[in-house]
Amino acid sequence: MHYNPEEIEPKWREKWGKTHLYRVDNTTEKPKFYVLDMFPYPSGAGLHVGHPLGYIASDIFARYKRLKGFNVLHPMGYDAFGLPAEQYAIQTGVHPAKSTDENIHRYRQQLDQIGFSFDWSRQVKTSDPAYYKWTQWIFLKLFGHYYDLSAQKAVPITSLVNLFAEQGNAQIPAVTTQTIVFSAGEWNAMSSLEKEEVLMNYRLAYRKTGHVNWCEALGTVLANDEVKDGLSERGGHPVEKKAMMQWSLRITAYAERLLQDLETLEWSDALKAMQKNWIGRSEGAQLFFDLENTEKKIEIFTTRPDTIFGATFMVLAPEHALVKSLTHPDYQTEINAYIEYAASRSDVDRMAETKEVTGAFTGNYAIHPFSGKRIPIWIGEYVLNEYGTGAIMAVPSDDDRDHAFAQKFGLEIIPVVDKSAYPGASAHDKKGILQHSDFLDGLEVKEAIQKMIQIIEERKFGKRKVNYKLRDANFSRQRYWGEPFPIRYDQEGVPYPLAEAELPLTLPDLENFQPASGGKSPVARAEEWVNQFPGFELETDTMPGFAGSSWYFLRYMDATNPDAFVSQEAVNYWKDVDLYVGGTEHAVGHLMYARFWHKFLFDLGLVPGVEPFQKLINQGMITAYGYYAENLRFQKDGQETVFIGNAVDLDSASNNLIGYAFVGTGSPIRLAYVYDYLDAQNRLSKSQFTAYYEAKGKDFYVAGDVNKYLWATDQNGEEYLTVNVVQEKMSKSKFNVQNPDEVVDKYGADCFRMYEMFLGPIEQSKPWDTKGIDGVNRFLRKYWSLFFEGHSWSITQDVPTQEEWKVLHQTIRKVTDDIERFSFNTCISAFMMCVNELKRLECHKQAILQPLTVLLAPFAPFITEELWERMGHGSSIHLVSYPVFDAGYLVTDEVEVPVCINGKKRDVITVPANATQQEIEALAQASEAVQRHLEGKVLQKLIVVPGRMINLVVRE
RNA sequence: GCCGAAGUGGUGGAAUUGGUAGACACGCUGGACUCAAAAUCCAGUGCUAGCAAUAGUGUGCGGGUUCGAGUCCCGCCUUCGGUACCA
Repeated sequence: MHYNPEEIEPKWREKWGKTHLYRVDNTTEKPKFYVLDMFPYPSGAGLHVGHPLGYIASDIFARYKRLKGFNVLHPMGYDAFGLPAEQYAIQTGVHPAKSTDENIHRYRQQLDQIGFSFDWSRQVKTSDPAYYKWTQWIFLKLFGHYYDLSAQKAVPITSLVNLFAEQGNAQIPAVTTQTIVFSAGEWNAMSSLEKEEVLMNYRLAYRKTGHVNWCEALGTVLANDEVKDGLSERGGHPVEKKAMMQWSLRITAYAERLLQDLETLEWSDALKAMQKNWIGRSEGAQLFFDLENTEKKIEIFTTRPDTIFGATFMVLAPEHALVKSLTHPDYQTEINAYIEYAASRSDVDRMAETKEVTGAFTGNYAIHPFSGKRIPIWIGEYVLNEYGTGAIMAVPSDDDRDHAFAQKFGLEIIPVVDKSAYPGASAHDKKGILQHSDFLDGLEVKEAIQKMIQIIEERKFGKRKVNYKLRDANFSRQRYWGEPFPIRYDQEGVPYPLAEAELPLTLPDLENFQPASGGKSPVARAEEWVNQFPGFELETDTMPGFAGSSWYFLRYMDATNPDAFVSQEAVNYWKDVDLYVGGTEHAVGHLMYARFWHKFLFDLGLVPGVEPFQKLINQGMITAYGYYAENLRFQKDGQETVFIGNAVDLDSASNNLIGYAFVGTGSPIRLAYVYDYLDAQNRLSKSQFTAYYEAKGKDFYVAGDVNKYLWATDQNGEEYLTVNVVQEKMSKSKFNVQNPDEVVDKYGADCFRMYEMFLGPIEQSKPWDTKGIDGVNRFLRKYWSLFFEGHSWSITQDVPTQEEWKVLHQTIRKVTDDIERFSFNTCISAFMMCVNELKRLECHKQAILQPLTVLLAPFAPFITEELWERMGHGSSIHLVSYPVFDAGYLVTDEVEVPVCINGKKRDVITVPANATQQEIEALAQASEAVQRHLEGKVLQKLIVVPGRMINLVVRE
């Protein structure tokens, strides 16, 4: 019998599906374990080989935990709202719901093929009204709450309204953007519109006009984490700042808790650091500067209050609210021109020329709170309106940017920190002795900061303050394919939440998906839908992608519940995710929002814990080799071709590398066969390759390091192209997507699963190639062959030998330890060693092979199920118990110990396991190799590390 | 710039607490089987010298601690990821 995955895999796939083998119950005596994958966006390209990497790892772990006796929740679903489906709809007219469902269908086929143990009865789809009903419901909860600073939690907005009516807002400890103080009487006199405007400054989901990231090409605004280097993450289109009325989430209210609770999580330090940086906590002081000509004050934030005597000017962001009123009439023209200039610049422009210093003088002065000196007020784009207060005191002596500004505009520089005691310290290092600073003179920077804050508070110039880089999250998208806001506006524009009974508010059906005019969503064209509530208009923006993904893991616990987003019973049983596996690309987006929503739901008493994901593993990316040519000069059909990119693949038939060239913007043409080039010694010593350019029928000789670059020359040695090799993401637009289907078709799912694990550590990024897959394939065939003698079943009931037991239990220990530390690649090599040994021992004993098969079942579910059945079992191997390790089988009479002279290994001796220190020393010295090295030398010291090694220290 | 991760044979990688560097696999070399090929099996394979035993050398570079360093410390270099006029 030969191992034939094409036969056994479909058989079990069907059987598992029919028997609902992986269905999991919420009510059981077993301990729970929740293993979660980041659910995919179902793109048109299908799953590529990178997706399953994490899914396979988590599936192995889920299956392992199941065998260990846990009730394991291991679900899967689809993050089905999003831009690509809508962009596709704009181009083709195909409704996003339709294309999304088609893609989901394909994903499901691909996932099933690989043999994942998902409980599909719990599938979620974020674009399903039965799902997004609850996304809307949570949004309304956010809308209906504010953050109470004294209770450190979210509190219903109705209690705030009561407080306002009784005492106004002056004494209320809340996270707010409200700046105007009002009394109870003033509150009670307000119109409902005015009241709502005030409440918007408190709600956790609120509307405000702000300078947002507008992406013209996508016709929508984007959140900060959706913008990378001034370009949209999706599509790479330019992004500019635009003032718009938008929904936002007050995530900043949770900044401190999001930061503090990071400590409790088993996440990588790298990931925690990313979140910390994104939150960006900094301690300092808030300070008010009086103005010369008006009653108004400028509020600033600084982390360096000690340097205040070096503050020789102030800079406001061009968008700062006070700029207009404090500008001196004589300078109005320049200021206006500068504001216009700053507004015209996109983020990309700003980043492209960060060194250029620009700014303009307002003609007005502030009064230094300590020295009483007049200090000029400037505006400059290096001060960001969104961070801190949008205004700074500039200390050119101790801040590089302020220094550059002062130099350019000829402003005064007072050196206030003497750094002579700290050579090499840069301007922003908090080191040195204060000088020219009145009462701070002689103090160390750190002392001076503390003293200054104290004085600032005493004299009521300001107070100690903690500032965060984290901004509130923009929550509006001017797109069709997202959750509608359950909000309607009356004629005055006052927003009202829909009643719970009116949820879900479903998306209207559209035929035209082009954005509507004036930066509006296509939804605005569905007039009937917009006006379905007489006297009201519905919000036409939709929610962003992270809305549905911020709580989906809770829905899996109780996926079909029509009465609650999750029942209390279910959430109290499953609690939180024990293991979450996914890519780093969600480090600050999804993972931050999900934590925020979870804390909010915790405040409302709806979930039992404060953190959703206890342990998190980031699987590395599987990249593709990208080949980019620099100087390709060839013609095709008489036309000059443009080489815009190149993907390289292994030709499965010939095992040769194949390159593809892209001609113009059209489809790729096949460029070359690149096959192994052997040097004179017939060795592949320098990874050289020869290429043949098919389209022209001309030979090219390509050489170079395949991991870095290649170049090609023709027979005459004339250089044709230099190809730089990069590792890049797999994407449809780069023609480098490798689908798992092909691999599974050829080698089977078990082989594919094990090969992906064998590639290397799960957290590491690695390029995809199938070079080593034959090794895994051979392993599976060898393992299978242990059960057969020629064509006949050869399993015996003989009692195993000591050696056979040892091989088995060594493997049990190694594999179990390695699964626990998520080192799956070394598990595979342990299996290989085990099978190699058993093959050598010609072991066909059920007592050995049966536990080994259970051990292997999480990795290769099909082949193990098949052999399990052939061993005479009626029920599935995936429901049995994990083999128990018995250290007794590993005890040996003798151990091999290396003997080193001065740390260099010279011999390996065999000593009895129970030998004494003296006996070991004697045996070591008796060794012939040791004798030889001891000749004419003096033994100084002898170190015995029991069971490890012996080291003899020797001198001439 | 700042923060984080990494650098080991021709290749992917292993070495879990400072204790035999290169497990396991790919590739390659030689051999067996075959008319031949594939598949399979056996042997070899870090580099240098040597027929060999063996010796020297070897984990990005330069120092250090230690009986002993891929692992710890100091100073660099390179690559990747994140982030940035963040006051």
